[in-house]
Amino acid sequence: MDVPCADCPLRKTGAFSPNTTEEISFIQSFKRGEVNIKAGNLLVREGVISGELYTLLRGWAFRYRTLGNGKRQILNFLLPGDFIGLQERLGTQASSGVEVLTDAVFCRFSSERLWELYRNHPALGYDITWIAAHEELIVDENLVSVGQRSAAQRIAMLILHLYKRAESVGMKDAEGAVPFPVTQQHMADALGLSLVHTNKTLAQLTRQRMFTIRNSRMTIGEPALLNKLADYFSVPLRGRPLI
Amino acid sequence: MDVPCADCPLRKTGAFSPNTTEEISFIQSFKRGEVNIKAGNLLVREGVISGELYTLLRGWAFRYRTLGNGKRQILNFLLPGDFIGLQERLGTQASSGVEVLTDAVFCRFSSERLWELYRNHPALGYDITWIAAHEELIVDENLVSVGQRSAAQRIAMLILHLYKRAESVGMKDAEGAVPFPVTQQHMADALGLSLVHTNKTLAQLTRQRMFTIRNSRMTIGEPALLNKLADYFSVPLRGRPLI
DNA sequence: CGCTCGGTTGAAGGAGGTCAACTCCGGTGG
DNA sequence: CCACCGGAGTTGACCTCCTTCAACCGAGCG
Repeated sequence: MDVPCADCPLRKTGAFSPNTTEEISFIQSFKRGEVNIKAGNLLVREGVISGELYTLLRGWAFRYRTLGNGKRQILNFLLPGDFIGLQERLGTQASSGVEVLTDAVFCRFSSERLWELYRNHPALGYDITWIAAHEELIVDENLVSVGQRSAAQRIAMLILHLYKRAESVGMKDAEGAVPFPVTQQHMADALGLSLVHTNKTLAQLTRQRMFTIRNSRMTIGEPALLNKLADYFSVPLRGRPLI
Repeated sequence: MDVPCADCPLRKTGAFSPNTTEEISFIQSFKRGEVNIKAGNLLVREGVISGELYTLLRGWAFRYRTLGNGKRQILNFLLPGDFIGLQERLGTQASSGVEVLTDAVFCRFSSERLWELYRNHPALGYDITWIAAHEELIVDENLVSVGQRSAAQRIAMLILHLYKRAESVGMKDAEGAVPFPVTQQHMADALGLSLVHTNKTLAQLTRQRMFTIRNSRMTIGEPALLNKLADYFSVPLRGRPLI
């Protein structure tokens, strides 16, 4: 029923660093089944003690945090291959929630065996550290956007970043379009903007043909212009670890 | 000359989780001397390939990132015990710079022996992952502030957070004051606000006796009010690992 | 003694927020 | 088959929080 790790479709994208067959068989034994979540539902609720670890196998999701006044900040978007559950100390309250944008499948891992992973497979332990560090990098980038960029720049940045990430896991089709299940409300919550202003700025950029969003798919029209607008110099993200 | 890890003053604060004497002696061998930086200078320059790892032993610093237009975002403030160098893959360009607020001392670690750490001391590897995850948590919190809170709330949040962190590493004196070497420009850069507006909002809050900043020291006047204003429910940060 | 750095204050303008109404579209159920 | 509904997107008017520009103060220091 479940996808065997040895046949993991994500590894075939070439976006991830290879592992030995021994490591993969440990990962397989570490895996405790798959979790299916329907679009719009939660994988992790804020403030709940869970201590579960997941890898997003298929679909899109996002990690967020809500304030007392009801405002929500999306911390980052999750694409296939992203690891979830390192944000808090295991066994404490989840500081952020995870909600799913499309129907999604997660691989669930046994947090009790995490210690065994570190003990018997130090290379995988190293990988997990690397994953945590890499995720911080993404949040760093978002913080720079929200703190210092104008609305148009933030949107340009988000579009570019998501396009690149989707492309890297093999989501680009023959026409150069990638799936884009993100509503304007999600963009607003991620960028610290109001929905209305997000809409108006978005409209301006699409009028300039910088990119197109239609039927939950996105294409980039003017990559150079968009990069310049966003003031963004991307580093290629290849060869990151996958658990 | 250098402080021996077995006598590390940070461990005496009780803010960090204990290690076995064997682990501490490995950390000692992992340590490659101390680095002294004068107030206002850089430990790490943005974009430079270094691959060094550090722990801040004494003083204050901050991690930041600069945009093409010269604007700067402070990503987080660094206090004693904070680990530096996980933000990028070892041996690649530093994505963020580290600048020092006060004269500071860092323990430098050998990145070549990091692999040995994971192999021979899995518990320390686990700790490093935990440190990376914890640091992401702090950046998350900053992102929530900058994205969703008003200027007054952001300042309240920053004050509370820094006070709590300084207190946790034993910096509080008999009068309840902690060092506060942060200028208004630094606060502005961390909170995504202009200097002028930071100043005016700060003045309003101090007029309400919420806190006092004088001679680079800070005291909190109304913790309850401040907490309510910031919409911030702090979790106690004790028992985090120290390398 | 003058310079620089950090902090303070006032005035004016703009980027973005809020409120409100309307469209479009895909269900879903009579 | 059509009516109804809710979610997403669009647009206009108004307002405000915050930025920008500019000037000034005080303290430390070469």
